[in-house]
Amino acid sequence: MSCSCNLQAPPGADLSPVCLGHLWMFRHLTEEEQAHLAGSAIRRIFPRGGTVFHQNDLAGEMFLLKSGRVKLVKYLENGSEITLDIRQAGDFLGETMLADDDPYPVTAVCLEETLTCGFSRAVFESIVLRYPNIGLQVIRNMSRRISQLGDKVGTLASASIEERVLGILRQLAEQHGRVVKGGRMLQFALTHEELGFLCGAHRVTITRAIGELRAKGKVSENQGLLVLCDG
Amino acid sequence: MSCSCNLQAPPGADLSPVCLGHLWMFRHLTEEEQAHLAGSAIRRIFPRGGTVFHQNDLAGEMFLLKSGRVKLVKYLENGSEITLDIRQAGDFLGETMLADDDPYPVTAVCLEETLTCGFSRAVFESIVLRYPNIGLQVIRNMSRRISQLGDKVGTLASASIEERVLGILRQLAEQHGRVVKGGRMLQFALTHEELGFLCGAHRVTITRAIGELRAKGKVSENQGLLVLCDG
DNA sequence: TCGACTGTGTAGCATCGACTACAGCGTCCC
DNA sequence: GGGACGCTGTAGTCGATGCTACACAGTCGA
Repeated sequence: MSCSCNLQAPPGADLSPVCLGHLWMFRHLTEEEQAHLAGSAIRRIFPRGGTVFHQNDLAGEMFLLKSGRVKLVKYLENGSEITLDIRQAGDFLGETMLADDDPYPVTAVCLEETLTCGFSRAVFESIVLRYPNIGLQVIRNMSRRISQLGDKVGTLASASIEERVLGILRQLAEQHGRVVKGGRMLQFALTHEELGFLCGAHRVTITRAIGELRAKGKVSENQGLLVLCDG
Repeated sequence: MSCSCNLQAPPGADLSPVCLGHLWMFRHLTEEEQAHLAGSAIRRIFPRGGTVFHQNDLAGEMFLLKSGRVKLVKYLENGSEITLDIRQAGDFLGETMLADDDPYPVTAVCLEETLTCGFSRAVFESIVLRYPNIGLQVIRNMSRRISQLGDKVGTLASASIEERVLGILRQLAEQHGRVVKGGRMLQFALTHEELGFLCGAHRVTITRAIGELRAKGKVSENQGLLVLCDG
């Protein structure tokens, strides 16, 4: 499909080749449906470290990630923070704005330069009403998200730190891993501190746990990237 | 609306007066939409302690709770278990079966006698395709669910046990509480052991934490039911 | 080349919570 | 009444993890 993004983008912006038509979510739509969708999107580029939206901002827009990687961070009352999820091209962002007039429950921070297509709630709802198939795709995506969050709750709630780190790494590998000889390799580097935010644990504890897991042959490292070993 | 459940129910079953038309989710549908929905549902009654579906069962059906209360339990590899959520009349059950051919990720256990309307995936999808408005309602519900699960992850990941218990109680009170003088009261009793499963903590630890919270005036008790105090 | 900075690895102490054990209390059923 | 059972509350031990501090390696830029 041809994408209307280049019409909407500011002159001179370097356009990513990835566009709506390539996203898994819209693969099954007809050309007409895709065109309608693309025509309603507002395209935006965020730099590495940029923020797509802040926790407690009024939530009026949802985003499709067309390229890049974004982490969802929750700041807690007691001053600590936790990373809920890392999302990549093809995923939603801000989907919870569909619920009601609540503010965004998390902050979305770009880990790389990131390209988004945004939709206001009204636009999105009109799209779903007109093309119910898109609604079904969204429902499927959200179903999967709910499953994953359930897994995460299970992992965080009742395991030793070592199991916790392993569980989180498994989930990351499933979402962001690539199959290599002997296991799945994460496609981006994570510092122990970031892993700490993902696991709700202290950085030093992560270092120890990773050391243990490495000694047991459950993870290894390759060019600075973690590999989750099979078995 | 008139409900087709009484036609489908086995003779002699005692029918609950609560039916599709009363569920928040379908309040905004037209009569025709409601009738179509009701006509496609398979009605079922489960006794207290009964199981609607088991973790790892092939997931082919989703359910609407028409009355009763159900807890979602996840059994972990290390032998422990955690309660992910408690659902009541008007909520979904098994919504993750929409994602793909994965099995149910949790077990659904009835805390009371429970009445459900079930839909196969195919029926549900055809309903959404025909009545996109139902799809939107489902999306809104799932959005809210995702927000709640995010809160839960935040609560479980990085708080002391006392904060954790308080956080879980807040969430329960929001979903299942009733406003009373001085706070919100849970509408059903929870043993410390069950709270332990909800918080991922030891029963004894829960007893201590509740004691602390009571001493600080953050919770109190009324006829065996917990009251979350204001402020 | 040097310093600043960031990330990893190690050590030791303090604390929290898991676990076991047991007592007390109420309810239910015989 | 009495016994069985389930739930709450208390005590004490032990191990896991949080936290602070510091050393070392790698990278980047001046």
